[in-house]
Amino acid sequence: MTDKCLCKLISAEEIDRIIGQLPPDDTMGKLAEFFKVFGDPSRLKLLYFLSRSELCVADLASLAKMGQSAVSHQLKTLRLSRFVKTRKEGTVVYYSLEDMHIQSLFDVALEHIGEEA
Amino acid sequence: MTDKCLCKLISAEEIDRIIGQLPPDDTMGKLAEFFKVFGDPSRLKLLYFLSRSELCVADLASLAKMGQSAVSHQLKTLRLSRFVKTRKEGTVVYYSLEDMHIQSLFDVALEHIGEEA
DNA sequence: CCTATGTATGAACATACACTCATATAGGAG
DNA sequence: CTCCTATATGAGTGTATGTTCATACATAGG
Repeated sequence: MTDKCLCKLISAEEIDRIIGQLPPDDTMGKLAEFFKVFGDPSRLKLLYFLSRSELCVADLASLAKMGQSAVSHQLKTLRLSRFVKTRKEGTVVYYSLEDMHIQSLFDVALEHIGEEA
Repeated sequence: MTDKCLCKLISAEEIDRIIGQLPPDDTMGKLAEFFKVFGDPSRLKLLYFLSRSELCVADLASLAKMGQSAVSHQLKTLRLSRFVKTRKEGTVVYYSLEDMHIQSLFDVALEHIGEEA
């Protein structure tokens, strides 16, 4: 009922090979955390805007039509994941992208959903 | 308090340019749905195993150390997102990857988290 | 100092989601 | 048909997460 089958279209050695090559368990966890950051429309919008220009929190809130607090919370997530960096000028905090891979990720995703933009 | 600032380090025309280039709103939603699928360690493991070999549900459950029902639920998600396809042979259902971009996504992600595997 | 503005943070709430359990469906064997 | 196995599905539950609201923190100006 649970896992008695092991149909094993693949051989036992193949099973071993697959399990052996399995990345350490916490790598999958980190990978999931990575993708989870992109799994929210608000964060995607913020990243999109930042891919066009360095922007302060209020500007991002205005562009994304979100509350200041919501933006700040999401920016914290993006900061902790090392996707954005900050530059402070008086009381204003300017955010910009820190990771250059983001665009290529978007390209692959857009191709999959069939909306080459 | 909310969006009175508009510091506009960027010019008004720049604002227009950015907003004008914003992909249609539901595109961001679809993008988020796309990445959300990868935002779970269990689904990542299943995709990893399937990247090595075509496998049936019971085999996947055994390899990923998950219950049969949990695997089936997650496979449904992967099916609906068009990341895997099925082949039926008697009562056994074999799953395999349908999207070839997955590996490149993993590569970018691994590079970001600094664990080139 | 005191006030105003920009940003960050914590609590509360609502929703989303991943799992388990029980059960339904499908197909092969007898 | 009846039983058994493989998979799918629905309800229920606990946890995670995104937003709002209120408030704290930081800095510039008077």
